[in-house]
Amino acid sequence: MSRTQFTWDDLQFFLAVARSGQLSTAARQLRTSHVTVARRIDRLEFSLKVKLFERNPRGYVLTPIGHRFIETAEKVELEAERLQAEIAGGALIQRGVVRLSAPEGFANFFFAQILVDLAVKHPSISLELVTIQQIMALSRKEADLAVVLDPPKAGPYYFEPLTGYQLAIFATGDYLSRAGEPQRREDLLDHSFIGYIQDMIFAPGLDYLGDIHPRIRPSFQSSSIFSQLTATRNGLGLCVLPLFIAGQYPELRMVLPDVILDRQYWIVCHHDLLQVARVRAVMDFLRASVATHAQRFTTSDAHRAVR
Amino acid sequence: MSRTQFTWDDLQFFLAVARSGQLSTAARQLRTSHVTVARRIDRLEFSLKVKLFERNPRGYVLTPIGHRFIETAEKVELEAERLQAEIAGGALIQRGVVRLSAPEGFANFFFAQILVDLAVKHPSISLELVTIQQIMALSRKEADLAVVLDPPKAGPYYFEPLTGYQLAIFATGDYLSRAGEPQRREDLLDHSFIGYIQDMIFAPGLDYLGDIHPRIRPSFQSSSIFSQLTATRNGLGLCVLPLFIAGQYPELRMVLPDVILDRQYWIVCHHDLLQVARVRAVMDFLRASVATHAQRFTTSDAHRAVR
DNA sequence: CAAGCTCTGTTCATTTTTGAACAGATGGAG
DNA sequence: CTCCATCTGTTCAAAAATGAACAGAGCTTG
Repeated sequence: MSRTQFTWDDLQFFLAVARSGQLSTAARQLRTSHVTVARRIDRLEFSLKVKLFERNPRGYVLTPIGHRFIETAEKVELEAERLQAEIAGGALIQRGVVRLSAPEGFANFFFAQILVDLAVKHPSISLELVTIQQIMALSRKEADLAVVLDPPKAGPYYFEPLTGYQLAIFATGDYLSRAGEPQRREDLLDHSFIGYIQDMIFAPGLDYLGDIHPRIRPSFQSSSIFSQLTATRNGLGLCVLPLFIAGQYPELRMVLPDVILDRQYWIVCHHDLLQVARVRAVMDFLRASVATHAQRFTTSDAHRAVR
Repeated sequence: MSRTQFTWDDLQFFLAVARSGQLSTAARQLRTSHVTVARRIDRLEFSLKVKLFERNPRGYVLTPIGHRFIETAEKVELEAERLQAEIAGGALIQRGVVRLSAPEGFANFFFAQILVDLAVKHPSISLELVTIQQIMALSRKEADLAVVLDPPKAGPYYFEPLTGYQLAIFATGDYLSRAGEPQRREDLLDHSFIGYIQDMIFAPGLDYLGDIHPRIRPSFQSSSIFSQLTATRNGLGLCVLPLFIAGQYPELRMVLPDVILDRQYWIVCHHDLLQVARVRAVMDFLRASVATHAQRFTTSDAHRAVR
């Protein structure tokens, strides 16, 4: 762990000046002197070896680099504000809702469809469903309950396996009749592939193209499994999709049926929440629902699986 | 803009102590004295009025609140590191792809469907589609081109209107025959409503339930329009949906046809990228595609629109 | 058991940061 | 054109932060 080379707090000063364009306005907002604001900007620029503002007698004008800086600095600000909101929010507020976060596929293609059953079984529970896409990792504390691909390594969490699921390569019959049916993995290299944005894969479990063949390069990349599905259904090419999603679209055909990837969903929640009846109710509901629909997640003839 | 009430820089000290469990170890890592570290922790605790650590003679032990603090503090750290990487990384790298970001509805229900046309027309362009959900605001610098609901107020950006679109209230006939057909806005309060997660609405343009009636409270909330759509299609209740999405599902019926919300998509890119041919090509393609499909976005009898 | 090491906490001196006062430049109003 | 208000920049004093030295507690090793 090495300390970053600038004072994080100086970002507050940067943002205030960037927004107002003036030292004195920023100083009033920050309830400090304009001299302090100027010094903080100077220090930030010196630390980072960049010029963030052009100075003129009537104010500070952002440089192009300064412009680029704003959005990331605002992210820091947002997180700092979240920290405070979290403290102000106090302990776990007893709400009438359960917030469940889950990967996009599971949330949108399974859970959203069984939601009516939950509403019938537990009419007093108000559910907030947070869909997790490729490029984001929602903090676990922002959801009461999470379905994840990658359970926590440490921390005060309870976690258990929810269900295994499998993925395979799919395409439309239309695409295959045009482009030819692959017979071996090597054939895949001659095909148009659809996948996640390769340099934005942070979540373990989603970087599966390399498991199939090290040289697959998707020509269409999307952060959303639904975009990938839609592109596949429109005949753009081959795509690795979970069985429980592809199985809902009869026009999709499995390619190379021996290429099966295995993954696992886990339920995670904070230990403290195990005492909360509605959270347990949603957990029980999840367990029961995937058990009821188990055949959607894996093939019955699961030979030769690729991890 | 009010300054947050604690020194952001103290978060670095918090993280160092949280990770090592010891003042002296943290101090060595931070290249400062342990007294300074202790003082910074004390100041943070005082500012926020929380106790983050229990002190004992052999080290600092995180409190439950302290544990919760780590993940958000780590996000601040990550963003600060990104700031530095950004400075170190320098200018725009020339790549063979165009990365387009767009709101979930537009990306998944319109663009993904016309993607084959782009591939045919511009086979050398490799597209990365980043779908923007409710709870995230992807930095503009992370996409070459963006479709947004809210154009930038300032900065070196080029932006132009792409298309207007309308939203209306929808439900399945099945739901309506069970729950009754609303005749006036007041009737909506007696219905089950589906919408975005109210306390996670950061993006302007998505907080439209209040425009329809100030007292609508959704009983199912999701960060994904697709989840909302799926829940609606499964008969869970009423939902405000864009016409170009709902129009693809014949089982969805418009409720209170005079309640029409107008919104506008914009194309945004950095000025510098206007010189890049493949970016311009994707922009041209977008313009042409929405023009070709214009009737999907608005009703032809657009009377009494609510802004 | 004693000695040595490492931990946190306290005190005081030193260094750094901040703010008050002042100065010069610029723009707008009369 | 003059006057006033507001802007940024400079200087010096006051306040805050940091570090060095020391002390007490606890643990490990011989």
